[in-house]
Amino acid sequence: MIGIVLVDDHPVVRAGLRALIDGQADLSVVGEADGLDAALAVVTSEGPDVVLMDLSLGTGKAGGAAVTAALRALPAPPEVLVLTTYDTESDILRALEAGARGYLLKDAPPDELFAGIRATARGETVLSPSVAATLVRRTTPGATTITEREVEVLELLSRGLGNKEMARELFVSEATVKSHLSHIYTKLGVDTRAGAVAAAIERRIIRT
Amino acid sequence: MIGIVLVDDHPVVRAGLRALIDGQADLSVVGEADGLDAALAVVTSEGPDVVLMDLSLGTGKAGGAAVTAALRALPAPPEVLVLTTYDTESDILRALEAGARGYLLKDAPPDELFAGIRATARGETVLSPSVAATLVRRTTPGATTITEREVEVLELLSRGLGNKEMARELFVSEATVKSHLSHIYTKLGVDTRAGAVAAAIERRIIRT
DNA sequence: CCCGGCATCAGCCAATTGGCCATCGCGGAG
DNA sequence: CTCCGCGATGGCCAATTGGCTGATGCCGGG
Repeated sequence: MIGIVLVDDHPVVRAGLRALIDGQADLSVVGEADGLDAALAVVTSEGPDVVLMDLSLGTGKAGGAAVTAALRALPAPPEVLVLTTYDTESDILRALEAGARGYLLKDAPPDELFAGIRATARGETVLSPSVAATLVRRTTPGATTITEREVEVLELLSRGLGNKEMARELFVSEATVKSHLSHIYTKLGVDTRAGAVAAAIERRIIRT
Repeated sequence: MIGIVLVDDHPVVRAGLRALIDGQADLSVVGEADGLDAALAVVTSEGPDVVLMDLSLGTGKAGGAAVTAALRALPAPPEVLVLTTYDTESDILRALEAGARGYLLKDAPPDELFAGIRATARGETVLSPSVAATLVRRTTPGATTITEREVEVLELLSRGLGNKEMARELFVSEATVKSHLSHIYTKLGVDTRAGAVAAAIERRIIRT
C-alpha cells in the first residue's frame, strides 16, 4: 500500500485527487495540507511514501518548490511528485532542483496520474510528455539561459521603464541596458520590448 | 434534488467536485463534460438544474464564456454557475454577459460552493466576495473598458509587432493603430508598449 | 435631435529604440 | 595559462515610438 499526502491549497482539487486515488486498491491518501506548515506537520506525522505537490500554492505564498525543498530536507524525506497546471520552463527546473521526483500536468488522465504515483514510489522519475519535451528543448539548442541580470532587466521592462530609467535603477549606463536587452531579444527570439515581456511571462521567467 | 452537470477539462477537478457534491443530500451530479460539444450533449440529454462551468477550458479552445452562451441559447437553458481560478477583470464580464448566474472562485471553501449551487438553482445571483469587489471597482471609477479593437491591438502587441505591422494586420492605417495604443495606455495606466503588455496579461485581458 | 464613445485617419516633432561594432575586467573551464 | 561567457561601456545611425491637436463617419442613449 502506497501512502500519499496531498499538498494543494484548493479544496476541490484535494477532494478530486482523494476521490480518484482512493478508487485504487494499492493507493491510499493518508493526509492533506494546504500550505508549507501543514505539509511539514502531516508529512512528519504520517510518513507518506509519496507527496503530491501543487506547484502554484496560493498567490504569492511559499511556492511548491519551496515546500518541496523543505520536505526533502526532512530526516526520512518522502518522494515528491509535482502536479501542476502549467508546463512552462522555470517552474519545472526549480521543482526538480528542489528534489522533486517527477512532474505531471493536472489535466493528465487519471491513469497517467496513478502510474506516475506508483513509479514515483518506486523512486523512478516521471515527466509528462509535454514537460519532457520542454526540458529537452531547453537543454538542447542554444538553451534559453537568461542570466540573473537579464531577469532584472525583464522585470523593470514589464513595469514599462525606459532604458534610461532602467539604467538608473540598476546603477549602470544606458548602453549596458541596451546590451542586456539585445541579448534578451536573441535568447527569447523576439525583437521588441513588448514581445520580450510577453515571452518572459509565458515562460515564467517573470511573473505579473 | 438539484441536478448538476460539471463542465471542466480537468479530470481531477471534475472528480473533486463530484466527490464534494455527492456528499450533499440535496445535490446530485448528473453528468460531466470536458468541452463545448460534450457539454451541449449532456445538458440536452440530462436537463440539469445547474451547470458548473470552468472558465478556463483548456488552452486556446472555446472558452467557458462561449460554452455558457451556447448553453443559455438552448430551449430550456440551465442556470450556469461559473467556477474559476482567477478573479481578474475581463473574464467575469464576458461570463456574466454570456448569461452566467454567478461566479465563484475555485479555492472557495466547499460550504460556499454548496450554498452557491443552491442559490443558483433558485435563480439567485452569486458572486465571490473578491469578484464582487472587482466588479464594483470596475464600474465605479473611470472603468477600464478596453474595447474589442483595443484587445486585438494588445494581442498583436504581445506578439511584438510594430505599429506598421499591426496596421497591415488590422487593415487600418498606422495612425489608427497609434490612436488605439494611446487609448490603451491611458486605460491601463501605462505609457509604453512593454508596460501595456504586462498590464494586459496581469488583468487577463489577453492570455499568453 | 444632439452628444458621447468608438474607430478611423493626418501631420508634426522630440525622444526612444534597436542594430551593429568594438572594448574591457573578471572568474571559471579546459 | 588561455579561452569563453557575463556584465559593463562607448559610439553611430536609421527606424520606431509616443505625445499632441484635430477631424470624420457611425451608432446608440437620453
